[in-house]
Amino acid sequence: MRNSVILRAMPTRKGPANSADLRSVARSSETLASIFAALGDPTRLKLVAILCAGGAFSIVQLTANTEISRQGVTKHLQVLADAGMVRNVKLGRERLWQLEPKQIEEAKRTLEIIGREWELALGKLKTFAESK
Amino acid sequence: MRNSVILRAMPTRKGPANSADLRSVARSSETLASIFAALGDPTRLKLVAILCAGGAFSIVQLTANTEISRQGVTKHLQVLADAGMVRNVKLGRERLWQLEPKQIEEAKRTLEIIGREWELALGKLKTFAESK
DNA sequence: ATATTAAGCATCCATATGGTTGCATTTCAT
DNA sequence: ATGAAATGCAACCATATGGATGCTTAATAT
Repeated sequence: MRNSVILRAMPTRKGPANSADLRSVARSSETLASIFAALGDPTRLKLVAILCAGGAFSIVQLTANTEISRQGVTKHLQVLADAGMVRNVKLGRERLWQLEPKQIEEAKRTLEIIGREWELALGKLKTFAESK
Repeated sequence: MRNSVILRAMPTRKGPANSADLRSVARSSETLASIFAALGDPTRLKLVAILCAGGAFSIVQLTANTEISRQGVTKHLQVLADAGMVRNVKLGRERLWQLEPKQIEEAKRTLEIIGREWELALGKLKTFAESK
């Protein structure tokens, strides 16, 4: 044996991982990545957390909870909107923002799938280490 | 009543949402955001998916599954490593990469929390809409 | 001993991102 | 009618990001 380490190389394989669920995740990897990217900023994460309370908030209200300018918040909201995670309605002179339930549900489902796959991966790693 | 729409403004409130779990998420928002950001790129998502199979792969092997250069892959792996999601071991002339079980487990747990919170938010939205 | 293979290092490039500021526009309250 | 409030629009700026390329170094195989 060339190496007595737990880590060892696997044969090169084309294509993605061999689980159907994981493949379905990979198929929409662009969309999924955009969702993760949307959450990949502290300010945006905070905005989402606030909106998670279930309400509809105006830009000034949301700005009050951050350290940045109103325009900065607007930009972040736009990013979230582009990822389809949030929607808005103009009401008089203010624009109210809330979570987009459908997309959020979709994202949550995907995260669950990934969670399950990770579980699977961890299981394999464990038996791998134990069988050493 | 000023507006007969489902959407309506909530009173401005300082501080984050009022759930203990969600607060705990917000507390580590920097770390959490870095995890999401790490997953927020199609190539990186693909790398993670491959590593989810549970193996340890060299850079050339990982590169074979992407469209970009070896150096590009190296950079992406570094991003994942910075987020603590992946680790590597130098083995002879190659460097093998695999998922970091601890961090992955942590990330998964956080995603579950967010999932639960979203559920909660959706519930509120529903009763909100129905009570109209 | 030497060619080959795997990876590292440094540089460069274009574009995206996160943020600001200043000014215009729309709506509301008095 | 007019001033204040909430946004919108556009430009600007610094830095981060995703990517390539060229050359060097370290291990391996023959």
